[in-house]
Amino acid sequence: MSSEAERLHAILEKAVPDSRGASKRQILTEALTCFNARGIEATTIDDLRRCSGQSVGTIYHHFKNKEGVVAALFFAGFDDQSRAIAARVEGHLDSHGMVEALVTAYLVWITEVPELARFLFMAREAVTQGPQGQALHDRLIARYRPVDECFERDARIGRVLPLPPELIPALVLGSAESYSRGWLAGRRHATPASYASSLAEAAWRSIARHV
Amino acid sequence: MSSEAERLHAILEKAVPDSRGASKRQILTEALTCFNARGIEATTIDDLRRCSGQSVGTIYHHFKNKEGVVAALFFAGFDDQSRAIAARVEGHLDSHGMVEALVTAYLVWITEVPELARFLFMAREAVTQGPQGQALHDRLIARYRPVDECFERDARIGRVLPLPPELIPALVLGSAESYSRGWLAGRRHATPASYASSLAEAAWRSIARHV
Amino acid sequence: MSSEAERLHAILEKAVPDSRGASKRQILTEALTCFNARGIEATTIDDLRRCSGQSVGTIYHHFKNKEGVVAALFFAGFDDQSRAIAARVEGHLDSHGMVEALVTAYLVWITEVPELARFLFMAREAVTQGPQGQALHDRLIARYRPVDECFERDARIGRVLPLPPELIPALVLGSAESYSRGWLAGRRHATPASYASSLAEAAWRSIARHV
Amino acid sequence: MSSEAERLHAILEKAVPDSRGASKRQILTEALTCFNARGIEATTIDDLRRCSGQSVGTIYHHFKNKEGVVAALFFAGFDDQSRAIAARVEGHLDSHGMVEALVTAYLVWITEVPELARFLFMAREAVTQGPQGQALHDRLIARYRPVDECFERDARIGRVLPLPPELIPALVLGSAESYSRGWLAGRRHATPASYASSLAEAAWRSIARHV
DNA sequence: GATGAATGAGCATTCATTCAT
DNA sequence: CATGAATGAATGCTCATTCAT
Repeated sequence: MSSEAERLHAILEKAVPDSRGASKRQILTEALTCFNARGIEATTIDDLRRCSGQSVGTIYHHFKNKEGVVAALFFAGFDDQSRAIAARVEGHLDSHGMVEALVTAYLVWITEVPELARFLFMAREAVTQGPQGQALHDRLIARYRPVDECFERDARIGRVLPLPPELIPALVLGSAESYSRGWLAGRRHATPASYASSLAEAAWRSIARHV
Repeated sequence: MSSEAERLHAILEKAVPDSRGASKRQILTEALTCFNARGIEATTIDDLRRCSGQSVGTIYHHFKNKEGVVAALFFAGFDDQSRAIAARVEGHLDSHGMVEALVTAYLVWITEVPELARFLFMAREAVTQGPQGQALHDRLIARYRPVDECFERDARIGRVLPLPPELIPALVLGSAESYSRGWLAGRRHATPASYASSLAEAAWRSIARHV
Repeated sequence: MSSEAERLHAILEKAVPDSRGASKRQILTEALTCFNARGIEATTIDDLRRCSGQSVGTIYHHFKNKEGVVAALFFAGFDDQSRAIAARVEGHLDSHGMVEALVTAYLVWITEVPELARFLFMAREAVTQGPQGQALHDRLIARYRPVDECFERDARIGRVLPLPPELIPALVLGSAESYSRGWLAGRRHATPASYASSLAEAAWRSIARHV
Repeated sequence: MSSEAERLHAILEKAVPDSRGASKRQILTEALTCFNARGIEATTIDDLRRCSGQSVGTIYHHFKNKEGVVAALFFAGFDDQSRAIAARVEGHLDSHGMVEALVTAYLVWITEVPELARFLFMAREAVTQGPQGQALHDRLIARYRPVDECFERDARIGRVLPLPPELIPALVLGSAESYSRGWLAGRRHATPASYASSLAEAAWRSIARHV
């Protein structure tokens, strides 16, 4: 089994921990493949049924509807990404280290589970519009709280440039996100992780007072 | 009529110049609204018919099928964006000015026709996958050729850092794109254009040897 | 063709007059058979499609949804019944003649188009609850206005007993309705029309001051 | 607890006497509410489960299937209505008293347990068509045997008009039934019981030789 | 006896597309 | 050219019922 598949397996076990949740995890595993292969809207319940080997009723029993499958898979991935970021970011008190940690965590995670990463980009708008939109919003705030606080501190003491706060996320992660999208779409070849330090340093140069 | 609507009108007149193309432009104008309001897949031919006041037959006559409506609208927007970029970029021979021109052109255009910009982000994947995918690829290469050549020159003479070429687009436009997506989704409030120089300078810092 | 079928044909031509409405009428004709054979809820769109020889799309094109088929058929029958009642009731100024005319019209109509009558009993609650409920209510008021006015007049001059007005409809038509329901369900054998004068006279005795 | 609820409770205890039948009675109590709120066909087993707080398996254990729930509730109501009629009718040997007793028993019962009465009207056709159709038929014959015999006697001695026997039930109970249906549907406001003597006397006038 | 996860046939409805007028 | 009635495959979802635990 590929390392990506193992990683994915672990992520879904964390999201659906019950020992009786095997069929639920099976559905999510195969749903990821279907959604990436066909697109979310183009994937039918019957595709999910066929790929997962479960019955239509079981899918609805576990997830209520198609939107529920998308949301469950999205949050399984999103939450793992959040944990990966938190693990690397923790302990950094200065912005330079923070940028390094954040960008690296982001790029490494995408490189490890590219299928899941592709799905997160794909499903984000649907989840935002759906009934879990607020939940996503709240979790995003929570994810970046320590980072935001660090930048605020360093902005006050002049270690980073006095940039508009709503610009910071784009400056720190915009390039990493843009490169990752290109890689996931097949338009770039080197893995995002391989450019982690280049992208992290570039992000830091774009906001730091003195480099 | 709002300035955005006037701008859009001019864009569509350029894309569909025939004086008898009024019904065709009418369909595209209303299609933009529908696609943005409901999403591309969720918009039905009947939505387009009702909003545009044209008949189903007329839509099929002009655009062959629904994918044709999407592609026509996409390229109308894409080509106008390319012209806007070309106009500002023209004449700049050094990378600093190039970055400034490119980022500014990009952000100003999005600020001027946000509905069309939102649609371009939304439709890009569908067009890439569709029968016009190669055409889009070719036009992207052409759009960025002068920019790429400029960076290559300046990389050779050491004016910009020796970064991997496939990283450059992400470093130059990634933050601008990221901020614009946030603004179009309602998560950011100041217009992209209002941050043009901040984003351009940050992009330049991220790649320049000496700032 | 049976007299009932001819009568039904004429009713539907009145309800759907357009010369191009043949497929619409065909659907309604066969829908009546299906609804009576299986019940309204138990009849599927596929039943209607198969029986009428039209396509699913055509059914939805003409009637919007299943509830629309029920409502269209209901009002075709209801309106014909109203016309039949109006034709017989017209000109009668005294309650005795009115009761005779009303009860007879009711029973004769049911006897002439029993399938449609059965459907009206069956569909009434669904239509009442549905989006056309108010329309039905209004048409019922209009149907019985001349009758109600006549009873009011005769109650004032003491020709009919001083009964609570909301009791009158039950006293005048209750027995006829009850017998008709029994006949349509196969629990009674003689046609309602054959008891027209018996039921009309009994109704009159139940409300008249002097018999 | 309302008087109607108490009455209903007693009816169900009579129909399901076992002291261990609490869950069965609970299901029937809530089923009545569901059936009246949504209609019989539109009520799902899952509705019954949720409302009654019992499990799907328990419902199937007690009632075999959905039709079984309907039938059990129907006969609980039907049998109580039969007892109420028998209690009032007993001892009357002349038609006038019989009509008075029968009509009054019918209207009072409906007024006491309107929810159950509404359900009886609603479920009658389903039960008639179902496997208990013959049982219902038999019990109806039994219910009206004393009444029928009384009318036969009085017809022979000329106390009631020489009307066709199959017309009698409609003449005696038709108006009461019609008014009751209107009241249960919210189209009439005074309780059926409040018009018991008016409806009984009107029924008697409609069939009596001399009033 | 009680539970509720699993089943899958069946349903109402949608919608891109065609084509006769 | 323009129209819009007609098509029917395909879809998301429901729900009565079963059965292993």
